[in-house]
Amino acid sequence: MNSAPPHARSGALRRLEAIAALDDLSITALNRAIDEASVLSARRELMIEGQEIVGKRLIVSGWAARARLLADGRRQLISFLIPGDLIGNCGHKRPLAVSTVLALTAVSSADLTHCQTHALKEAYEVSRAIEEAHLLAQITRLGRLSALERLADLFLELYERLALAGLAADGRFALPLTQEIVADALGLTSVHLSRTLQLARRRGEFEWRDGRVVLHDIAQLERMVGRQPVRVSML
Amino acid sequence: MNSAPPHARSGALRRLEAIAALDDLSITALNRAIDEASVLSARRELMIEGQEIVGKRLIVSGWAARARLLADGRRQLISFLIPGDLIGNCGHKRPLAVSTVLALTAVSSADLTHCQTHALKEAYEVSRAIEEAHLLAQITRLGRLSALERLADLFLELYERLALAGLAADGRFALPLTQEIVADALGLTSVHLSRTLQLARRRGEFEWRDGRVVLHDIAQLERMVGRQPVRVSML
DNA sequence: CGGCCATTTGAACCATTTCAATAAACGTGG
DNA sequence: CCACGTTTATTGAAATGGTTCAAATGGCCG
Repeated sequence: MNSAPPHARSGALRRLEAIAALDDLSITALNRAIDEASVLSARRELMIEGQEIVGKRLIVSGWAARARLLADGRRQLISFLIPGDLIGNCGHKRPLAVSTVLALTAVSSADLTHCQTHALKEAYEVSRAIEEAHLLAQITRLGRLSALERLADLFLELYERLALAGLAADGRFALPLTQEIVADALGLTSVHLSRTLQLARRRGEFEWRDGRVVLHDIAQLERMVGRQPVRVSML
Repeated sequence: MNSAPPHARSGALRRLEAIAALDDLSITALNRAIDEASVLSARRELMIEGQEIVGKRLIVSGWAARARLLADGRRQLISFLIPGDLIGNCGHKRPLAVSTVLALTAVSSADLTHCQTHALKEAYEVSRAIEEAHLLAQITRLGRLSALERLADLFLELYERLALAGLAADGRFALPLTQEIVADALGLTSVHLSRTLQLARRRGEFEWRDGRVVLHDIAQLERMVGRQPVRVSML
């Protein structure tokens, strides 16, 4: 029991349904695209900075990240990509990638070239706005929050996003990444991230162990970092 | 002599012409909008986080910033807005502002509601892509660069952007902001920004005094921070 | 069992912050 | 045009948060 049926409604589809009203035609098109998703293993690149963007893709499962690599080996992860997130979601002609997209786990992604219904175009636009809001959140984290606050704020954001795709509930979610990866996103060293994690655990605020995050009191954490849920539209 | 003619080609117009090929119709429409630009004095808000976005506006002159305010008084400036930049440039229905936009000097801005030619729509899309690239640059600055590198990188970005609008040349541009404002953008204290500025001056790399920035060797600065110019399209 | 990678720990070090005091520049009204 | 209060920039000294480097520990996979 509890084994997923072969065509379980994917988290990616759930997220898109949550951010825009999709008609049957759109859902059919999406399901067809998702059925033909291709898999890329961890550490492979889905897109490379400076290269031309071929088309929109949808993350169907797994974790990826947008990254900027510096000449001297430092790297900054811009944002995490989870099921339901889009890659190459641009609006102009012959776009160039401004960041590299890196698979952090095995990632399956679907080509959205043939998913261009009216409803889906609206979903893409909303997704873009949400993504922008997350970039602003990342800037604020890096610029003005302490290590503990950064981590709490990131976990709250991931929780909110994963919940949209049905991949988080009850203050818990799977986070199949290394500390070093999260450190690269938060502008910290992995050493300090490790210590910060222990601090959070000792304080009883949240923990991350064995690939699972538990947030003990979401409302209180939100207060602590002054966080409010992301909203990009009146609707 | 040297007094600007009443209808000098504005920096804002110059930037839009630089990022997309504009036909006469578009330019006429823009000029009409710019002629009717309205002025807001420093410290006033052009847009408030969480409120509905009314329509696109174009910064015609002056400096503004997108900002996030934290509950405890900390604030993070997300990005600077200069002539030719857009506000409220969204693609979906009933959008909400995800950041406050604050006038840093007196700012004049034009309503673009009636500027919807094909060429202008393309310009808006390209502008959006450029803005996103700048957000990524800001994330990298805050996450992985030292104070001196952050400052150099920001000045290089501003130089590049101002040059597009014809407002910078020869490694020099006007920067009519306080140190505290720039510190809030760079995630530093104004005290440390002041010290960093002195370091840069002593090293002969760049200086900012009396509202004017001078970059002494752009190519060398770019090497120092590992910076490459922003490109978002093959065209 | 052995090797590899991720995590933890400790100690020294450094970049940046904090707080407080001073100096300079600015605008405003008399 | 000067005197005023206010904002902005600078300086110093001490405290802090985060980094660095190196070594130890623990899991996991072959």
